Formats: sequence, C-alpha cells, structure tokens
Amino acid sequence: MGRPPCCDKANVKKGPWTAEEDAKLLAYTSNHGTGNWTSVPQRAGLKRCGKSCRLRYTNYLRPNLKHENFTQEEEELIVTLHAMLGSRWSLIANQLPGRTDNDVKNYWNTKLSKKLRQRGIDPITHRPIADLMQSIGTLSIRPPPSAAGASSSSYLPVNPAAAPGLQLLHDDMPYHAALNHHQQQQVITLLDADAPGAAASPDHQLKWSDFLDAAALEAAPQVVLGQYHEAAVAGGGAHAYGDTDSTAANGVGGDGEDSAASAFIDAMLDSDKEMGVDQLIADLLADPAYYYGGSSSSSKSELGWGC
DNA sequence: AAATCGGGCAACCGCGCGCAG
DNA sequence: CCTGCGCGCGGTTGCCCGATT
Repeated sequence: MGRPPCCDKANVKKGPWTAEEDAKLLAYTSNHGTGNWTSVPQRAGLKRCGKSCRLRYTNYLRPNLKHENFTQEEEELIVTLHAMLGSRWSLIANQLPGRTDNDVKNYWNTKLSKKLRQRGIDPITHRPIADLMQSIGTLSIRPPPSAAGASSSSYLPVNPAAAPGLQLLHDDMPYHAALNHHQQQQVITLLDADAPGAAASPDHQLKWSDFLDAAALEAAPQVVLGQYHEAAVAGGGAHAYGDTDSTAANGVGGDGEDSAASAFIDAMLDSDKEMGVDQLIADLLADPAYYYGGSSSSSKSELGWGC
C-alpha cells in the first residue's frame, strides 16, 4: 500500500491555470498568507489540489519573481553551485533572488547542460568530456575483481602512485561527489536561506579548505575556483545577486535570501583574501588552459556564455 | 499553406523528511 | 517509539508554439 492521495483526485482540476484561478489564489494568499496549503483550495474557492496551489504560487504568483531571461552572472553562479552541490535546485535557486527551483532546473536542462556539452564539458561531472573518454578507455585494462581477491572497494588502489591508470577511475567520480558529505553539508548550511546571517557569523567563517580538500583540488580545482571567481567579481561582486527588492509580501521567499546569498559570497571573498586564494584564482584565470584542465587551449573568455 | 519537428516551460507525480500527536 | 500528515524537493511529463521542411 502506498501513501493515500493528498486530495480527492476525482474532484480536482488539473492542467493549466486560468486567470480567474490565479486571481482567486492571489487574493487568498495576500489576505491570509500561505500556511496549510491543503486547506487553501477550499478556502480560496478553487477545485485544485493544495499541492498544485503551492506550486502555482511559488513558481508563478509569488511576489518579486523574475520572469526575464537569466543573466550571464546567474548562469555562471548556477554552473558553479551545480558543480559543488549537484542537482540541489532549491539550494541553488536560493542564491538567485527572484528565481525558483523550477526555473533553475528547467534552465539547466534546456540550456546550460547543452551549452556545457557544446563546450566539451560534461554537465554531470563538470569535467572535460575528452578526459572522461580517455578514462573510459582505461576501464578495459582494469584488472578483474577476482584478481585482487577483494571487495569492490579495493578497486581503488591503496597507493595511487603505484597504479596511475586506476587513479583515473577515482577521478571520474562526479565532481560534486568530490566534496565529501561533510563538506557538502557545510556548503548547504551556509546556503540555507532559512538561516540568514549564519554565513556572516564568526562561528561560520568559511574557508576554501572547508570544502575543497586536497582530493577535491586534485580532481578538478579549476572548474569551481575559476567559475566562482568570475561569478563573484562579475557586476561588482556578490552584491550583483543581492540588489533586488527584498520586501517580499507574506513573508514568503523572504528577506533572508538576499542577505544569506551576499553573506555567503562575501565570506568566501574575505577568506580568499586571507588565504591568498584570490591570487591563485587570478593565476588560474590567466592560464590559457584554464577550465580544460590543461588539455585544451580554450580560455574561459572563449566559452561564449553570452547567447 | 500544411505537416512535422523540436525546444521551452508549466505542471504533475512520487518520495523523503520533519513534526505533532 | 510509532504513526499520520503536511510540506518541499527532484524527476518527469505533456502541452504550446515557433522553426523547418
């Protein structure tokens, strides 16, 4: 037995919303707020599932939503965060004021992933496809499990230097997996818009080393460092993402988003300066092999992010 | 001009998590 | 501790519309 349906599907309307339904939902939410979505359809006079109402509101009717095209800065931030977090769309969307997780997800699936592929970057691992193909080639020379007489975990050599071919397998982990669970949780905590000010707290000073350990740096340092840097400096830095009117009505998608985003990136920039990482990033950006991990002469400026 | 194709986006579905009783 | 419920998330679907043949 699965979970019971959240509403009587026989008496629930589905499909596109009409202007009249939008008006009813908007009128209700502006008067009563958005608590208890299951009761909203009845109270608002809508023959819709509560879930459908919530989705319609959060993705379309919510105040301060942006409906224009994504900017280059937004694109770069999405790519950067996706490299760190994978498909955690809600977390990524929290760093883009006025954007919803659905927006970001759709934009990634329809535009950004294709754009990355066109540039020779695998959108899942954020690594050059050429490198991945080369790694696949090494699979054929991998010794059978029985040869090592051990479990699957023993595929990874104890001493990578002793078996460089196998080290490639290790490097083929999806890039966001290169951040271990603890590191991802740290990033997630700092990105969490429900905890405004957390990133700015002295107890939560972020350092690159907190989530970019030696293994991660070895795996694909230029991708995240370089993209983050460009996203942060573009348009005058982090404030480029925090300049929208944050007086959201009803407390939904509230003021914490902008401040959390700005505080997060500001904390990173401050830490960069402390550690001299900004100089490292500048060096990386100056390197023509940047982003392609040295396997190509293309520079970031040639990636053609602009449409 | 009509038919077909493909991209983009809104909406739906199912699952996991957190919380209250 | 267990159970039920509501919410939020990520994946997927299906429709609409413009481009192409």
